[in-house]
Amino acid sequence: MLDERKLAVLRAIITDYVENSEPVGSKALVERYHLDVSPATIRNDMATLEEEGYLTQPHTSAGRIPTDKGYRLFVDRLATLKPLSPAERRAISTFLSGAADLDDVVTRTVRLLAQVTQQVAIVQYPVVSTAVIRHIDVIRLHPDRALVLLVTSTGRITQTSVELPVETRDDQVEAAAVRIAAGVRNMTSTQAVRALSGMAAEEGADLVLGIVVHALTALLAADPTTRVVVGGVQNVARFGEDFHTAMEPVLEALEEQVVLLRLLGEVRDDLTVRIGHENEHVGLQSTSVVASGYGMPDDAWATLGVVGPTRMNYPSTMASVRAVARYVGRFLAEG
Amino acid sequence: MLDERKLAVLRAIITDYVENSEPVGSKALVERYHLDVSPATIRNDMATLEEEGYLTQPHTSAGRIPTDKGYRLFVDRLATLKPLSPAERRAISTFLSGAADLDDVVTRTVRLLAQVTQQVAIVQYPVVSTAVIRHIDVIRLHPDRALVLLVTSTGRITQTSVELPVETRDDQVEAAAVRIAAGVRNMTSTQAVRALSGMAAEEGADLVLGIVVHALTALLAADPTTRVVVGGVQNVARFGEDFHTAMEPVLEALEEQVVLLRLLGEVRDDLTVRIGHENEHVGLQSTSVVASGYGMPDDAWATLGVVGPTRMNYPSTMASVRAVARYVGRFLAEG
DNA sequence: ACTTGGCACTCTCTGGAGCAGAGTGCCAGC
DNA sequence: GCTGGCACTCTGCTCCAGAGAGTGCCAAGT
Repeated sequence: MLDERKLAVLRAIITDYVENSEPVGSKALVERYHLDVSPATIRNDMATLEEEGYLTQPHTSAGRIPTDKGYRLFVDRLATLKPLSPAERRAISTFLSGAADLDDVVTRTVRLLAQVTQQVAIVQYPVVSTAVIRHIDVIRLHPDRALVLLVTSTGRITQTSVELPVETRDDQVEAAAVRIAAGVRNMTSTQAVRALSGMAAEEGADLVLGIVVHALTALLAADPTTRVVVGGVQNVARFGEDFHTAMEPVLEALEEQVVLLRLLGEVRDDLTVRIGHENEHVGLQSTSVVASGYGMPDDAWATLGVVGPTRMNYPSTMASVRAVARYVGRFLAEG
Repeated sequence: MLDERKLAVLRAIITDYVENSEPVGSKALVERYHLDVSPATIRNDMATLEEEGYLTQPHTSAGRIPTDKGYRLFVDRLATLKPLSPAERRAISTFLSGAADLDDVVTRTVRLLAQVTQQVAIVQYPVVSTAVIRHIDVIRLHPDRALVLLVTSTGRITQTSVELPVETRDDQVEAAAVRIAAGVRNMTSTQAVRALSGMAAEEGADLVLGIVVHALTALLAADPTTRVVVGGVQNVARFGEDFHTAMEPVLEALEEQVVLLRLLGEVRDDLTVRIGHENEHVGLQSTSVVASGYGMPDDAWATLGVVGPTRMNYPSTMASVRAVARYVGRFLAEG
């Protein structure tokens, strides 16, 4: 069905269309990509490719443009990642060096990614599954409110506020905090949840202890719904002229943490590309998502990626995303 | 120079232009706003208004559109805030009720504001100047790294990580934390900075103490550069057809915390409007900013506002921003 | 069985002409 | 100081024609 040459034609069309954003015709194709056959031959190939659903024409007697399926084939079988230039490599490593804490790493990464790909970058905070509990605190803010604080070995802080009976004495709070802290220190979150449930049932457990245990359990159980940070939103303005209509839903989607988490949540592989309608979220069906996991498996594993127009330069975007993911992973492993 | 009728004409032109986004001519104006004079008279008035710089024409023999100066006059002298509908009031109060902590309040507020104004909302975290220090913690994460944590009475948590000599013993860290905590508890940030500087110079101050004191001082001194949260970015897509060119710089500006802080930093009054070129940031000179302080003076004071097209409905936007600011302020005062 | 050149056909795009409509500026008169 | 009238200007729409790019198909060549 699809011989070598037809694939070459598809590759050439995609390359050309990505570069010029204009439908590609048979004659121009032969000229620009010295395929050693006549335009008529190419036309036949194009007709086949269109029949198979890899190409489409905006209107009769216009050139062809790739369909989502065409891009898919391209990404799966035709694209060779474009290696990064030394300048880009340098930019990546200097951009990251000097990052102080996890927040800083994530912030820098999202900027970096947006800059090198000229698209919208999204970076998920690492989910640290082997992180252990380093610290627990209960801080009384008002007579009837306290802050429950949880710090893990990776420096991630989560908190929640609880209501206390006004008559609670400070030493009760203190005692509860000390007791719980001793009970769960250096445990992983799953271990800790078990320990906490035991603690609440124990002898001598008072109301305050119960309240705090409850709050902590909630904090721990809460999906490691790690936040997602977005950057380079200004780049949607550059996605293309024809993109203006589809812009609003995209911006909307980018603001929804839930959408972004789901988007990144499905990424498991080294490098995942989701093209146009392959995206579940309707607002993003005119975009493509290139994402990759980063960090260390089972340690600080998370996902990052970019959102761009379907008509994007896949080889270069994919290479950039992968490179950034690797650099950041290495950086996290060292720090 | 500007008699009653000329002002009425300006008001009518702005009203009409805001509604229809089209240059408005003398005839249409007389018809739609039953000004009891002839179009010719209006034309004379328009000519005067244009001479004075309140109006301009996109091209000869087209209708007039307001200039930034025209909007300014309108906002200062002609606009009467449009009272909110009961539905809107209800929306505001239900939207906020049920907010758990400060984070939640801010997140909800930004969504709310974006929704009621259909523009881009920005909300600054309250700067709590009378907040006192409630808690300090030093948590060792690795042999050579520790997390320094600062919690204020308002529940704001700031943190930084410090490097420790590997040979530091845990009890040294503990001792430093306890000593510092005792020394600064219930102090405002300015008091604390003074106390800390004394502490470092004291007898018996060791290296670890010095490191922690240094980190804390930095945390405290750091401008209460409270974060700014942005929402409703998708609304820029609706700012108008002609806006597309100016969109990228706007999106860019909205991503820069520094820009936003400066933008909101200049707001001191109850309600501030900054129109077009009145904005310092060039990227925002095709937009108007309506902002207001909220919270309690000298307690949890901060700023919120919206960014919209110059051609916005000022009376309604201003009313909405003020209403939201007041509701949130009241909500904070209660909680 | 592919490939190719040729040919008729389709569709968009561009530019110019013509015309209607909206709006202006100015002036003389009330 | 307001008004009606008038000439003028500019945009926007429509129509038309021609150029250009591209296609599909067919018959002939290798």
